[in-house]
Order: sequence, then C-alpha cells, then structure tokens
Amino acid sequence: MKIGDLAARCGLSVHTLRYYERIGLLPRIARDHGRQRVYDSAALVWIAFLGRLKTTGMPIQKMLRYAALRAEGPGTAAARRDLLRDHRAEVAAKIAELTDCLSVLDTKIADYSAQLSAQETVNDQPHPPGSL
Amino acid sequence: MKIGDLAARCGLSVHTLRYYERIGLLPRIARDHGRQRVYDSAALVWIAFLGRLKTTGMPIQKMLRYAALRAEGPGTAAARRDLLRDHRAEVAAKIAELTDCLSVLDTKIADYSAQLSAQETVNDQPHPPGSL
DNA sequence: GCTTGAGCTAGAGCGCACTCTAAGCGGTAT
DNA sequence: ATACCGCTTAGAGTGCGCTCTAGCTCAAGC
Repeated sequence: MKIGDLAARCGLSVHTLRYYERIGLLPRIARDHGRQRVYDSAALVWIAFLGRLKTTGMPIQKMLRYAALRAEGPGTAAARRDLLRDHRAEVAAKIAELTDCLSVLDTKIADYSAQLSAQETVNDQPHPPGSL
Repeated sequence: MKIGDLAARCGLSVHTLRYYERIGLLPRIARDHGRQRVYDSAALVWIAFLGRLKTTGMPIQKMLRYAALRAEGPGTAAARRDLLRDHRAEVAAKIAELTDCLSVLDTKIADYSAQLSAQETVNDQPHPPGSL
C-alpha cells in the first residue's frame, strides 16, 4: 500500500502521514525501489489506535512517549499499560465534566424556551385566559 | 472589582480577560476615573458560562456569535437557544465518542495486564502447574 | 513625596497540530 | 517519447487561543 492509498483508507492526509512519521508517531516505513513508502495493514491498525488517543484529547507528546515504548519492544508493556491507565482516568474525568456541562446547557435551553413561549403567549393572546 | 481581583476569582489571567474583551467575548467594561476597568458580579457569571462553553469544546468564533446575540438584546433569544441546542448535540455526540474510546482503552489495558501477569507467572514459577 | 505595584495600550511571540509549497524524481498511459 | 500523476524532501506558512513585552500612567502605602 502506498501513501496515497493509506491516506484514503485512514482518513489522514498524505501530508499528515509524513508529518507523523517525521516526528516519530509512525515507525520507519519500508521503501520500494523508487524510495516510495510501502505500508502494510499493521500501519492502519496503529493509525486507528492513534486516532482513538487523539479523539480522547491525548497530546502528541504523550502519544510519542507511547509510540517510543512500543518501538522498544515487549519489555515496556507495564509502562504502556500505566500510560494508558493514566489516560483512561483523564478521559473518564472529561466525560464527567462534559456530562455536567450538558445539564447546564439543558437548563439554559429550557430557560430560553420558557421565555420564548411566554412571549408567544403574550403575542398570540391579547386577552389571555382570566383577563376578561 | 478591578481586573486583578476578577482574574483571581474567575481563574483566567489578566491578559486573557483583556484579550477576551478585545475580541468581543466580554462586553465593553465600565472604567473608573483613571481609565481602569471596573467589573461587577455579572461579569463573573458570564465568564463562568463562557468557561462551560470552552470546556465543552466550543470554538471562540461560535462563542462570539453567542456573545453578539446576547449583546443585541432579548429579541435574539430564539437564535441563542438554537445555537445552544446545536452545541448541546455536539457535546452529547462527543460524550458518546469518548465513552466508546473508553472501552477501547479498557480492552487494551486489560490485554496488557493479562500479558503481564502471564509473564509474571513464568518468572515466578520455573515449573508452572502441570509441567512436572 | 517617593516608591512600589497594579493597570493601561499596541503589538509581538508562542505552542500545538497540522498544512502547504517548491523543486524535483519515477512510473504509467497514450 | 511525452505528458501526467503520485511520490520525494526540506522547510515555510496557517489558525487557534492565548501569553507576554515594552513603555507608559495611575494609585495607594510608608
């Protein structure tokens, strides 16, 4: 698979794929005779996982630490687990925070709706119930 | 309340408060005789709400639209409600996305833990159960 | 009255995560 | 064989959201 194919499949741009490689997020990619990168499906799996980390707000520096541990081999499993545990806690906290904000938004939206339907009632009924 | 007091109370820096004002996120603030900003507690409430929007990932451009509607007066209640509804949907979607990622992380963490405890068993028991 | 600290403005600088450009090479279709 | 498309590199540029600096005024405490 060449870089354009991979880009189409993983949803990142060609530019971004080369950028990720440059900074060390992707391991060194094999090249064909013409020095063009050749990817295998493992790259796709790894990129998908990076996408999860990104979605959950992990900064690139931390992804790099994880990628470096991964590149070091199986001896770093404990460190990688700890890093993910740490991140998991952050994600859980973020979900709690968002859930909290959601209820604030709901209150605010309900307030606006109440305000608007009161306004509408006034407009629609110059002689509201009980005023006659 | 002067800008330093407000900064201490709302958790934003003095720089950020002036920046927010400059771009229009905060309404024009009253000044004292020496041209220093004087805030009232309404500013604190507004900033707290902006904080909620920020926490939930609303970009400044969208906050500016909301702030502009707010500054226009009560006639914009419907537009503001719609904007918040729209944002509420995004936040709910984000929560769902994060929750999804959380289970991926949990799986990954469990995999590492299983791997590690298998490793540990091998190390601890040169003659594991059944090998004698 | 003098120092010190806080506030003022305009504008420059920063960190992050891309995103794009320029200039050039390689392989394929016509 | 020529045109074109995708790939290559190094490095510059972008957009966001601050964050800080320089050079100044102002106000309060000693």
